[in-house]
Amino acid sequence: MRIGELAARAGTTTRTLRYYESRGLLPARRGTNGYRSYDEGDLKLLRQIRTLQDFGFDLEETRPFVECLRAGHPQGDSCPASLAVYRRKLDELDALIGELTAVRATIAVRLAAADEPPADEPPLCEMGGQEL
Amino acid sequence: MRIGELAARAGTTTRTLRYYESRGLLPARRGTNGYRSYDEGDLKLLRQIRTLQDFGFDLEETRPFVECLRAGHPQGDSCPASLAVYRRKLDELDALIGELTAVRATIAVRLAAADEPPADEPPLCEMGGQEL
DNA sequence: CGTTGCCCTGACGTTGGCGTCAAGGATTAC
DNA sequence: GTAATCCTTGACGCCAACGTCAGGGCAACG
Repeated sequence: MRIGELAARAGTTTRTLRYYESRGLLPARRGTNGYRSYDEGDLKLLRQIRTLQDFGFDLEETRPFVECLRAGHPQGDSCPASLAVYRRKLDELDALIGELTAVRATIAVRLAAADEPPADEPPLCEMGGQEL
Repeated sequence: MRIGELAARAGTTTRTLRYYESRGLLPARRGTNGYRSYDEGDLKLLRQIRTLQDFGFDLEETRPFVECLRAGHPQGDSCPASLAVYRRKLDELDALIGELTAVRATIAVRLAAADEPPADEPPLCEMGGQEL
């Protein structure tokens, strides 16, 4: 399989594959004419990368998963290094979601305060404008 | 007040102020020597910008708030254009938080599945291995 | 009068993950 | 045979919000 077909089968572009190769993530064999040659295993590796990328992983963070697959494991997350990335990502996500939720709440409050300023006298009970 | 003092009082850098000026967001008067000159009002504008930036707003998104203040309103979010940005941001945040939460859940599931694989016999309830 | 410390403009560097040419060689379809 | 497609490498472009020089001016202190 050549680069165009692999790209199409993974729903990506040839540019992306060459980029991954340049990063040492997805090296390719070469045919006699210099064309890159890939097999089904490469497709699996590529799909692993793409899935993680869709999750918001950096390219470098996908490396342990790819190496795990290349080492013969059935799943990219069968290796300790991959699981470590998972855990780190969970922490990052929790932190990020927490920050975003706090910002959301702040904005909601300010919006409510500006949307209904005709409060000459403050109401007795103020509920937070939760809308999530 | 010159650029260095304004930057210090707002907890930012002179480079940042020149950048904002280049974007037309925070223009400055000039002294006879060509030095930029700012007043307390500029500090207020700058603080508005910085606050929104900390919330994750794009620079362009802070413009309505700045113009609102410059128009004489006590708060940057006293104008309709600012409130529209608030609402748009709420929607964006809800969408983003939703996606991140979904990813978080997926990763948590995979991590749990890999952490405890000693399940010789499948549990009664199988959840699909969703691949977002 | 020198030196330190502010200020000026202009311009290139950073980060990630590619997109988009450009100029050419190989393959394939008809 | 030749035109349309594919492939190759190389290199610049993009996006945001600045960081970081480079080279020079103005000001005040001792």
